[in-house]
Amino acid sequence: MEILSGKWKFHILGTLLLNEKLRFMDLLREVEGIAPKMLSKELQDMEMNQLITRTIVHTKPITVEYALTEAGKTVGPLIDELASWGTAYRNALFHQ
Amino acid sequence: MEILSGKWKFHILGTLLLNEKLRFMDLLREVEGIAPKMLSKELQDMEMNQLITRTIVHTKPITVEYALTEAGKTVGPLIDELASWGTAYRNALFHQ
DNA sequence: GTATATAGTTACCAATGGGTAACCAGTTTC
DNA sequence: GAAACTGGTTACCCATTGGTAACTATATAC
Repeated sequence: MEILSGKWKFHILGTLLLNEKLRFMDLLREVEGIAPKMLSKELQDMEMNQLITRTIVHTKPITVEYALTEAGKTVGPLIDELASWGTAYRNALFHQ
Repeated sequence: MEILSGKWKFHILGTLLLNEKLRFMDLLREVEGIAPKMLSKELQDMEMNQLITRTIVHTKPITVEYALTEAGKTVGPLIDELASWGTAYRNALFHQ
């Protein structure tokens, strides 16, 4: 649970699930509202936990690509199940 | 996700999944390490979110019984899936 | 040489989360 | 009448989380 803790991790992982490879600035734009400091920190966290990879591309200017590892991709189903539990939970409350 | 946030909710829910009905002092003893303040606060949270019920029993001395609602019981499978993701994740890292 | 792009880092601040310890009020037992 | 049970509440404190804003450094285009 600690591995997935924090306000932004699910959002970042979800974005990477949809896009395969993204650069830092891409993520900054796609993950709405995140500050560069937080994005940097969360990416470092997830790289340490081997959910994502960070590869420097020696273009000019230099770019950095972030992508999910195989372990990272397994989070996909988990996000789906959490989401479907959430909607089921709301429906259960609504229909009681 | 906010509904299940906090250090103790999964632990309390897990304990209630195993026991059906528990009193405040029972939970304080079974949820290892929790302080009465935190238990009280988490129970209030979950009662508000209709995951558990709180029923006063007019014994002497008075006791209070906490139990899962139907909505609360649906958290069971979710806990299982989070747990199995966790072990699968650890195995994936170990065997790489 | 000025603006803009790349990918971050740094300093500072506020709110939240969670912990400890003590306390309260009623009731029963010794 | 003192202790121990019931179910909490209160006051205080610290660490972590997350936010804002500014800054760094390199390189390209204009």
